[in-house]
Amino acid sequence: MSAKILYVEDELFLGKIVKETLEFRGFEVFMEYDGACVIDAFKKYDPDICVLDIMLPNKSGFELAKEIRNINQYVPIIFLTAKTQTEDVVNGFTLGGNDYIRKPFSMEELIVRMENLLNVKKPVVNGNDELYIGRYRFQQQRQLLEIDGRQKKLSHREAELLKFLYRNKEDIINRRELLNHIWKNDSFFNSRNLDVYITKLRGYLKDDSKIEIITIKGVGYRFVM
Amino acid sequence: MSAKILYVEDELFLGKIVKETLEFRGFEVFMEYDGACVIDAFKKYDPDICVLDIMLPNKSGFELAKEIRNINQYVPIIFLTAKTQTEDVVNGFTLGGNDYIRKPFSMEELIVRMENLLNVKKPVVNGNDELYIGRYRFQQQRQLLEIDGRQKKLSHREAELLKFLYRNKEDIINRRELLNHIWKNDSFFNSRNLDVYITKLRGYLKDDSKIEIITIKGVGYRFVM
DNA sequence: TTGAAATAAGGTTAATTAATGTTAAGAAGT
DNA sequence: ACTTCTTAACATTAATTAACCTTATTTCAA
Repeated sequence: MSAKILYVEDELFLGKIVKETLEFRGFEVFMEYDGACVIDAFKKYDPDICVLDIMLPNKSGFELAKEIRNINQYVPIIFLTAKTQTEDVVNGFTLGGNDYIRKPFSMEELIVRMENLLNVKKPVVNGNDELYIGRYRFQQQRQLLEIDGRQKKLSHREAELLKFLYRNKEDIINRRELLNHIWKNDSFFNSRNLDVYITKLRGYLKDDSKIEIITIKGVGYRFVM
Repeated sequence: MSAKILYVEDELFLGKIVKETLEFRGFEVFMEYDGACVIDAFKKYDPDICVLDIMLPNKSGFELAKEIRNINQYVPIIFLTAKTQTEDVVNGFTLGGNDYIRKPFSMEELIVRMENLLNVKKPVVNGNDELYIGRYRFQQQRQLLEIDGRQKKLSHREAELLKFLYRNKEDIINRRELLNHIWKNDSFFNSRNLDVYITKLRGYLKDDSKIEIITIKGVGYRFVM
């Protein structure tokens, strides 16, 4: 699942390097250099994150952010700029930006800040053994799923699948990824096997109607709570 | 309602100034200067956000972050440091930090970055999720379209199309763009497919006569509400 | 210049196909 | 014997393709 980035930069030489580095790291990058074209590009590509230089011909990054926010309130926006005044940082956040990086910046820092924003929805869940899934409680070690005092012990595969869904909740989960993760290969038979296990989990989780495993035909699933 | 801040800083003189400034701005600040006491303080005060200096006696800010994350996955953490190495920034985010500010910093920048994190609509997924389309409500993640209490579950394609129309509402939407966005190519068959899906959506949306998908022959559509 | 045919674009409904859901019967492991 | 996993068979649903219908636009003869 590579993230789509809308990157707006008028220094073409710098832009090219940044774009290539990001692509090398597996991002899908759409680059624009003229502020005037950005909104159309935004609508067209529907990016997962925007990286905007502030000083641009025609429209400033701030203006762009404002217009982007009119279209989409939530897409993360990172400003990139040579200016170092505090005032600018304040400005950037006020306009709905989510981060602000000063030039010159390191690619590592840009990437790590981007990933930070892209992951906002997924807090890392490790140390804790217990998962709270809707009204259910799931003890990972014991593979024990509980609701309203009732308990159901899950099999290993069932538990693995549930954990994987939970870790990727709210996201589209690729069928193939799932198969490779749990069955270690994605042959036809395992694929049908997955269907069977999805049915089982739906059965176990049906007592909280907020929980759904949504099918995305031809792609995979989305686990929502 | 003022936010509670856990601020960990060993340079007492700097700390005092920062603390007072934040308090003047209406925050409730709990300051610690020794890494060893931080976890207790965290449990005691249950802060809304943590601001951690990295170089501390006894325990580094990174270690603290790790321990805090074991207790609470969600509380925002900002690192504060004199170090300027990229490596540190990467480190900070990897450990579950949410922002990273280099010393010397301006109070304005600190405050604005704090507010940014405090405002992160916690459900990036929920806030993001509902679209109000005329009298309809559409839950994007669940692909659920509701009006007058009645519900209709949309398929993935139907939902994608509706979202795209909504994002570009009032505008002319190019047929080709639409096809490329949802079907990833604009072959003849997909083109007829789109017609079918437009018909379906018109069917689902017919209970609010204000909503229209207007055909612009030879070009595309315009979605008005 | 007008207005029927011709044409092309899209609308609608139905049929087809492919993917997934469901249930239950066999294997396999303990 | 028991549970878990796999395979199979049949059911359902979504996505695609096809067929036919409607409407807008163009063309060309009157």
